[in-house]
Amino acid sequence: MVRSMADDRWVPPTVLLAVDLVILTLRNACLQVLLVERGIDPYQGMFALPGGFLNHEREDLVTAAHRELAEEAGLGPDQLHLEQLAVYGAPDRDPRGRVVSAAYLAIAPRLPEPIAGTDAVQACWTPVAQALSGAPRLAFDHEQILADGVDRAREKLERTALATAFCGPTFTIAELQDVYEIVWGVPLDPRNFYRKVQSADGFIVPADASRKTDGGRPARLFRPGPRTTLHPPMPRPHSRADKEKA
Amino acid sequence: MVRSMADDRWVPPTVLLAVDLVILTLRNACLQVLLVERGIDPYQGMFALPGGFLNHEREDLVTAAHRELAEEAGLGPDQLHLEQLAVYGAPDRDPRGRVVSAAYLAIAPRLPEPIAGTDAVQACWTPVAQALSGAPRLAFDHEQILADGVDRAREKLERTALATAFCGPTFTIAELQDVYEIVWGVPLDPRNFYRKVQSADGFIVPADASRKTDGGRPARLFRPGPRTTLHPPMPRPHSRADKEKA
DNA sequence: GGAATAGTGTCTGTAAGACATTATCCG
DNA sequence: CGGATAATGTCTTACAGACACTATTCC
Repeated sequence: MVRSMADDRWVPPTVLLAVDLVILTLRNACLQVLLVERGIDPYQGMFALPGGFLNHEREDLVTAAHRELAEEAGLGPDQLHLEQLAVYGAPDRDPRGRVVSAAYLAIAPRLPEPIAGTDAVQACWTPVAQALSGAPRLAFDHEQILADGVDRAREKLERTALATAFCGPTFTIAELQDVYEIVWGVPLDPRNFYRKVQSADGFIVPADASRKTDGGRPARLFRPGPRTTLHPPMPRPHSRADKEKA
Repeated sequence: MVRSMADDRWVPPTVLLAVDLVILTLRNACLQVLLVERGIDPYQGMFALPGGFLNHEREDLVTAAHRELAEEAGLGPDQLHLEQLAVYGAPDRDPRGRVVSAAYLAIAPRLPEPIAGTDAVQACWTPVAQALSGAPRLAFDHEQILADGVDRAREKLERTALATAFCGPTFTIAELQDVYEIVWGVPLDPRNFYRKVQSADGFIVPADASRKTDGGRPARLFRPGPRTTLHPPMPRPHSRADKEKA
């Protein structure tokens, strides 16, 4: 582990460890990510993913992620999916010095409008498509991190029950379908979708006190079931772009 | 990013950054991982994944991974798959202090027997099944890292062309099937496997100077094709264990 | 009844699972 | 020839894609 070199007292370099968050949610039929406006240099005034350094020497990474989630987005650990995304450690990714960032992906259900960061910073939901096309250019390598996070979410929709994390405690099948359609950016057939989710035992379970209105026939309500993985996966139509790459 | 607290001069804690490698290969019809015997404390004499601290302040993470790959396994960057696995940062994972480890997954083709670590440390291939069942108990949280690495490899075989990374520059279809069977630990039907890989355009391409012998009809040789992802994926039989969990 | 949305059914093509047969090498 | 391994073919079943219909609410 430690190199046995000429200099016996060689000590490895230390780095600053940050935790950055890709927090995704659905708003206005649109996949959105939470961005904060940076109040200090570097990149002052630009937008960035919420995040920050470890608070103290003994803070766990996931703990730090949850802390930032609370501080900057007001989101508690319940009713929220959180998973590690990747580490970003390019030597020049932060002008202040060697900062390595552990990125986490969080999926939040639809929330009451105003996300007030308790940290007195500007936090606002931004459509992912906008952020990725450089509309507000993001600080650091956060555009890359965001892209990776969205990719991960798209992939996990196929093989896991992650979609329910975008919904509230109960939801209709149409709402669940919206999740897939919006995150993937493709239309799905309601009948086939229906058949699929119903035949995947344990994916969603009926919330028996079921009802909800919209002008038409009331839809049954469901809650997330015990199943976390989907076999076979939810079929994902391939966009032309994907096919060109393949 | 930086917290605006009472103490204006608060500085974030620093950590030591290590890079650890899960290097997988196929030997003796068995999935094996490269382990090194630790020469110093902590965990002196125990086995661990190859790895080490960053060499200097400006070393990139992937660069460090490649360096360790060369130093401890004698593996160059060619003919080798390398991808990031995850970060491990539990505060007490290293008794020396706060050490955060970026784990990388490497897939090596079958190699001529002796892997001589140039670093004068004992490096030896060990069957993954053994290492995971605690036969040689691994140092730190390396058992977890190894498990995650194997999981990742298993998953990626389904949806990507990763399997070819286990093979040499050219290979037969039977050899490719071996990869799947050994890594997944399940038998596959040769005919169906044949049909599948042949119908996946660009997965493997014939290496026209084709031949190889074994006592039977010579098999055609193939090289990895341009395609990196498999649509639809290679079907993976589910073991009973998987079904119980689902 | 009409508009609107929810839920169900049917047909068809594609691809996976199971299994038999032919082809090409060695001795 | 026989033994061995490679390559190809056929039948059946599961499931996705496409599309038509019935059901329940509000007006």
